[in-house]
Amino acid sequence: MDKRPTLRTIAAASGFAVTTVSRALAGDEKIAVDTRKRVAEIARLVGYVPDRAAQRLRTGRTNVIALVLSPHEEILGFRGSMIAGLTQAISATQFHISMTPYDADADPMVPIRHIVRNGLADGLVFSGTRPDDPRVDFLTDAGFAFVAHGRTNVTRQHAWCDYDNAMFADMAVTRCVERGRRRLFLIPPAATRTYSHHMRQGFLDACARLGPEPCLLDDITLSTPPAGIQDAVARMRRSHGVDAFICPGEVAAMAALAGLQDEGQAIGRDVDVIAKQTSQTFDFYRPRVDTIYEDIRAAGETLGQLLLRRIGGEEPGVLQVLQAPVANFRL
Amino acid sequence: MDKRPTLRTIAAASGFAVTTVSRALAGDEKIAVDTRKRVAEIARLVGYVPDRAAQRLRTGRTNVIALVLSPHEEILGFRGSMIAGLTQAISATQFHISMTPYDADADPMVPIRHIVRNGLADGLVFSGTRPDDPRVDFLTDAGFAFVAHGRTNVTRQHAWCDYDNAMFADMAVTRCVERGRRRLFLIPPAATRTYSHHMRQGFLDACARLGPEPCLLDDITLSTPPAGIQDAVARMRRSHGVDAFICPGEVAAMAALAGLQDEGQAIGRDVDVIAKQTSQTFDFYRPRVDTIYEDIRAAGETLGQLLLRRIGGEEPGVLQVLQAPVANFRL
DNA sequence: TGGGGCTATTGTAACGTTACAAATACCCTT
DNA sequence: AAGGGTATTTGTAACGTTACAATAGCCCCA
Repeated sequence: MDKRPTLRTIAAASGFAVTTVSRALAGDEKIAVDTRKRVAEIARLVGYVPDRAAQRLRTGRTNVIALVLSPHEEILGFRGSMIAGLTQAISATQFHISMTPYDADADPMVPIRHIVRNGLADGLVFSGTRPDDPRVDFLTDAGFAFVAHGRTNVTRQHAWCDYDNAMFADMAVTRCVERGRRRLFLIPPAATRTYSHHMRQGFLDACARLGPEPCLLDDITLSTPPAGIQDAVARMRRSHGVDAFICPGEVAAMAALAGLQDEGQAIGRDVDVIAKQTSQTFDFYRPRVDTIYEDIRAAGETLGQLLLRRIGGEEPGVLQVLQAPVANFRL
Repeated sequence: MDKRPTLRTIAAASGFAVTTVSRALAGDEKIAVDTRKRVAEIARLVGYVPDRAAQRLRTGRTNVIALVLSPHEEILGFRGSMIAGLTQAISATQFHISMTPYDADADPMVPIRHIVRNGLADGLVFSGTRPDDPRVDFLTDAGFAFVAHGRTNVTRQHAWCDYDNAMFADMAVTRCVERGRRRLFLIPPAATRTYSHHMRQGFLDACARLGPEPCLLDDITLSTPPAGIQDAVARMRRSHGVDAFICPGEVAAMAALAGLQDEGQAIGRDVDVIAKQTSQTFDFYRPRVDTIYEDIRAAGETLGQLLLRRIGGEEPGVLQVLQAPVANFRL
């Protein structure tokens, strides 16, 4: 394999100095138009591509965006869709996405510190946001660009994209009430996550407003193994007369449905299940159940766009997007 | 923020030359043990971390592994699990994973050329392997380390990890025959993929050996939209008397089940559905159906391990792993 | 005493790029 | 013809690291 062409190669071929070539390729207005054209032409001809390592060493910019996902992501297809969206957002730029290895039981700060300390990226996206997330202050203090998937209670402004989980709960409750349900059970996400509180609050508020009795079980969350969810749901149906179950994930919803069907309950008649849908799965579940979409891919794309703007210097306060739920109810 | 400490910082603090510090940190045997200890101690103290850009520029090694996934991956949770496994494999190394942006309709060679041309990684993993995959020859000629998820018919040896899709089909057919089914329908993956042929062949061979009539429909594959699968399955049941459906993906299986249930067919009695399972989903599907596992996460981990060994110089011929299917049949 | 053969350390240069300050060429004005 | 401005180009140095060749120091033996 021949050695890769460098700026020097072009300089030698064109008669210009290396500096001129560099600036010409960068599109510097101070370089004559003819020169720019000439240099670009030769660069194309010899197949020049800039060496990222050298650029990075010289400029300190990495052209890398780090994606830090929480290890146990309980939403089906979450990681893949998030990456697909993010990829989409940066497809027209020089940026690359780097996945940061995470350790299952580790402190969420570990990968963040690592990235900042080693200067591994120009910005990062993280998920699994917590109410009092330490990453926000750390990154802000470090002057490191980031966008959180989810909100926090931290006083400092920061960039985020979040799904409106309060509205999700509200829509689910409203639907259940329309269908005549009176005792609603919510499987919330893990309490460590901010969105869990939004969802709980939305659930409780909607119940207070519309009348049905809200049920929650402290030890049952979205991250409970499906078998546990299956049991809990069956129990709640049997002994507490719950007649509708709201599930913030597809696996949880299938577990709930299994629990109810194994008890001989007729879905849609004796009892309702309403699920948050993030993949195609539930479009083909039988019996049909009501779902509400969360578009993870779109979230990834938004996160990418916000991060690019943040890296570009925009203030975090204006980089905040709330994603609306979309109902997918059968007629 | 203070400037990051460099080798110079340590050299100044220790009295040794920069070169000595560099070699001491690299664990060079030629450097006195005391010196190594001393240098390591100071490095720890000042919080030294090597600058990857500089290392990369100097050595030409990127410490990056590129993951090139095919744009439309029809397997549920494929991308996420693959990444999780790969991450696991490299967690103890210096390597990072870089996701390469892909364009939905693009030639599979495009991202590969880009990575090789720009020297963006020390090795790569790709999926969506084809029988006569051009990436194999290109990468081999370029001397670029890689592992394919899937086999090829290319004469050249190359590293791969593949799932035994012929055995998957064989196990599925065997199970159907045990249950007294006589007309079996296979939804194969897209014919462009190598594994589609393995699966077809395994299906046809098993049917020839065991007696049932094999059915295939040329225009129905795993990448057909679920609604199309739903229709085709219903039609095959109705007009061709097919009594068992083999589905290589969970979404396809749910579509098939929907098609049959909407026709009023009793799953497990009138007709069987057998699915390849790559997530938790089907453990909670009701009525219960037989599945056969494919562990995508394990595949990702194997791919990572193989790639590390390939980068380390091992011959491709010995870096080939066939993953066995695991039956998950109800009693 | 002079070197041969070790071990441990060092200086120099280079990887490919860009920031910065400086130089050159050219045209216009006085 | 000299001075002043503008447009364009250039040389030098540096980012932080490591490969390579060279040096220094030491012990031992002839």
